[in-house]
Amino acid sequence: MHTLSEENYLKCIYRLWQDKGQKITPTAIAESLGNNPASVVDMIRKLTDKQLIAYDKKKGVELTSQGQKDATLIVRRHRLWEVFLLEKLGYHWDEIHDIAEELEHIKDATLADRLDKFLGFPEYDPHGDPIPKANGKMAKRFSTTLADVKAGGSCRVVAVKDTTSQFLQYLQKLDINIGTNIQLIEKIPFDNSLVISINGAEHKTVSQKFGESLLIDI
Amino acid sequence: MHTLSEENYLKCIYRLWQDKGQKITPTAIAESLGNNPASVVDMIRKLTDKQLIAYDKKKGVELTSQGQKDATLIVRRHRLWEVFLLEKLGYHWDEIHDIAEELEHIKDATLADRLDKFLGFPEYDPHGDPIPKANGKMAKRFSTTLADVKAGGSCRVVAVKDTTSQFLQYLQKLDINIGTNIQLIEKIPFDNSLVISINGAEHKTVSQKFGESLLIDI
DNA sequence: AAATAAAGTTAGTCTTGTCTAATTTTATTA
DNA sequence: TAATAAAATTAGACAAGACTAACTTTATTT
Repeated sequence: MHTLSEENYLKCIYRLWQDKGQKITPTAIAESLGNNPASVVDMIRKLTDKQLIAYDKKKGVELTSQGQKDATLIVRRHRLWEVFLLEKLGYHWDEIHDIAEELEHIKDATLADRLDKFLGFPEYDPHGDPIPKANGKMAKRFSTTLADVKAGGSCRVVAVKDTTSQFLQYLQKLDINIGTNIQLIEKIPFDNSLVISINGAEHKTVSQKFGESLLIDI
Repeated sequence: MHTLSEENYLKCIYRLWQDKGQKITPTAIAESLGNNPASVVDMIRKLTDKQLIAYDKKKGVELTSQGQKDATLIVRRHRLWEVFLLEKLGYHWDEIHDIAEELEHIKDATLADRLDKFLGFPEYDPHGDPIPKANGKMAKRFSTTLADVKAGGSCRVVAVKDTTSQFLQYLQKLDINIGTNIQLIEKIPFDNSLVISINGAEHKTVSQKFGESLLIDI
């Protein structure tokens, strides 16, 4: 299989490809990984030799079908482990990413499928990203946010859009978790602030930015 | 923390120390890891600098108290993951070791403790080895084997002493797992073969060597 | 279109962890 | 105890994956 570095590059390229569908340049990869562009050029050569990517100055970096397959599997493992860490081991949202970043590289042919089954074949990870199925297919990303809810409506938190620890710790403080019910009491027209009630508790006000970062199911 | 290699050396030294309590030489470590003695000498220097071991030509390699602590934690993680893989993901005995070998290096301050709790604080791993507690303490290894059972007696399989895939696959074939009940029907004096009944099924004959490899609880 | 800025690339270096080959030290045996 | 074998060590090399510095190519701006 691939080395740890190779897998990280693959995953990065996959993410850039999903995010924007734009041309993927060595510089973009370097920035995304926090590496030097020169190092990226080395790895591009290596991954090209392994037929996982194709690189053309005009088109930028593209994943081959094998590269897509391999990258999808890494993402699948990452997101499954995130579910495991949150649901089974009781970690908080802001702690799971880094650990899953390590766990995703554990190599075993049946591990992902067994974990998937053990977790009850979850569709989404705690960040609202769909978990690729064993065949590589996956659902669409959650897209409705708290900011889309109409005043008077209520909803259930399913995931977060922003995964910075600042946001996740703020959620912690507000006692908002996956499954938490939120009622939208009022929208302040001035700045689109949201007055909400968390699990029926007292009213609190949060910003528009906050509302747009919380993925919900109505 | 430590690199993957450092951790593997630590674990190896810990194992050699537990196994025999004899002088641990560079050559012994090299053989155990399948490495070149020259490489071992390099790593001995590195671990000595990190104050994890002490090396004296007369006394051989010894773990410092910090080294013992760190090694114990790695062993704890390894054994806990083995329990997880077997009990939760349905792997077989002969598959879990190699995967746990990777999982044991996942670095997170609370992971082992959370996993321990999730698994219900198991005392032993599927190979009968005691799982070190968070404080470093651990129970004694299981020591009664099927060969110690008297004719007419019955027992419950708790672990295996031999972890070669040949043995583990043989168990598989005989449908023997952890918790399986075995009655000892007869001991053949000629070669100490054992006539047994597995979960009350028809009689089967196994060798003395087999009996000595199966750890049981009476 | 020339000047300048940005992106991409090459060459060479460093660290980690391994190796081989050669040498030194320690143990064993005739 | 001298000769020989085994173990330990040193020196030097190599691959992976990162880096810096310098150079080239491509884009942008005036």
